[in-house]
Amino acid sequence: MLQIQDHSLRPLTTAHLAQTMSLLALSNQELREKVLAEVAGNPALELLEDRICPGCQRHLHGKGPCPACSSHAPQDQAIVFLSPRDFARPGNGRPLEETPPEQEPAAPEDLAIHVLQQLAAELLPEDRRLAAYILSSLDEEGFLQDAPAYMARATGSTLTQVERVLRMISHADPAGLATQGPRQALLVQLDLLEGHGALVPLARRILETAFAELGRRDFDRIAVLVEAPAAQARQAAAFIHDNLNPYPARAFWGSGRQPAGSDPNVYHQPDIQITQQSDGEGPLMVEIFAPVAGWLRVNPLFRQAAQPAAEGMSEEWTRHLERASLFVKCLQQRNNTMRRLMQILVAEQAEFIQKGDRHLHPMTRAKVAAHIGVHESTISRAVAHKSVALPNGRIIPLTRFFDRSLSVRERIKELVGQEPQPLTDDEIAAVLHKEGIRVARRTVAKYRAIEGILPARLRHRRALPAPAGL
DNA sequence: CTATGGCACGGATT
DNA sequence: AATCCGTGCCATAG
Repeated sequence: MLQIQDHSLRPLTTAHLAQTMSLLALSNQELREKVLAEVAGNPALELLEDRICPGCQRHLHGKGPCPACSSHAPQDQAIVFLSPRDFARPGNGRPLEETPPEQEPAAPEDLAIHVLQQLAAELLPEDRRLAAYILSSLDEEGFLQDAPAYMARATGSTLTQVERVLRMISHADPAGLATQGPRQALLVQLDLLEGHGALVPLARRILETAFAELGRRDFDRIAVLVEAPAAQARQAAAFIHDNLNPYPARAFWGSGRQPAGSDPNVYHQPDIQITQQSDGEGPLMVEIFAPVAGWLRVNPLFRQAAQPAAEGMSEEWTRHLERASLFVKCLQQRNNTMRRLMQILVAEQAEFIQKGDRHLHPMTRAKVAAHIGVHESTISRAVAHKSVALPNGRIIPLTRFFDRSLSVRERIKELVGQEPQPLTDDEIAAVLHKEGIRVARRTVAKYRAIEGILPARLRHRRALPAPAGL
């Protein structure tokens, strides 16, 4: 157990507390917008391009961790925290002349920008804002979160306008983007393949009438539903599997370096990154990314100017000033909480981070909250909407650290994968029992379902690894 | 008759 | 207070 006694930053006022809470629940993407909006609307806030490395006090330019410090990172400690690194966003905050060595294969950048560039030509000027709004409101998978009618209202557009733009976006490069879900995404991609094969019509019928069965690979039932010979149905399903992508956004974000196929859970830029020297032993290094490049602070000139002024203007100035310093404190508070959270997580779950899902020790937010000495809801918010990159390169949601059943599910996957003869749920439960995992038979079934593993009876021949879905 | 999936309840978690 | 999760019971498919 790791006790942390850093109480240097505690909530000062209820307003502070409230705002810290709301900031804490934000992902970096969201926080970034919030910060930029705040800076734009508050002259007392100042965003500096340069940063000072907390380690060696030298000036840093643009993005990346301090090159000096990251190489000098202490080797004797189990956990090392690097200075918060910024998002590597091309076109963000106007990079200085001398861009630090960019060895990374150009981070798969903003999906929104990528799409907007394609659409630039055909997009009507009055639709530009709408398109940008839609793209920014997509969820992590690239699907719509809000109904078109809602978006129309939010942007003051007409419904037909929204639908027109949606159609354009969904037919742009990562085809199927900005649709309502995997099914709609697949249908859009199918539209684009019209005429590229006799299977297209049948594939469409499968998506329309037998989508659930497709996920289960229940080909016989599919054949019945679309009223086609089983062989053809199977072919069409294979066609869908080979040529279409139910999660178009994933393909885009993963375009950089993904072990390809190793895991379908590809997220966007992580909020936190954990690295390790050379995949082997060595200290785990944790970086908590900052939402914006540069340093945010209360503009000292503004503060100075506001002091002596006692005139009419001063009221508004002091309001700005208070709001600015409150905001900065809230951000600091957020950073602090995130840092402490990660310290505990990395210390407790080092095995999980290095060796994989099976070594995740069950842990609840409540326990962590108790260790740090904050309210449980604080941890809940801190964990929400964040993603973390592991040394493997896998990017997972931070909430996975609190998945009670992950290790068991992983073990089940393993058992099923290894055993020559299909094990029934009861038998699996028995094996797990012997290993000290007390799980009911019914629960094994549930986990199986989650992992997309077919029931024993249907497992006779080697089935394709189903896409981890519902 | 056995293996599964559905429904629903109670307790834990958030 | 709202949700999520593990389980038991029961109907059903094989």
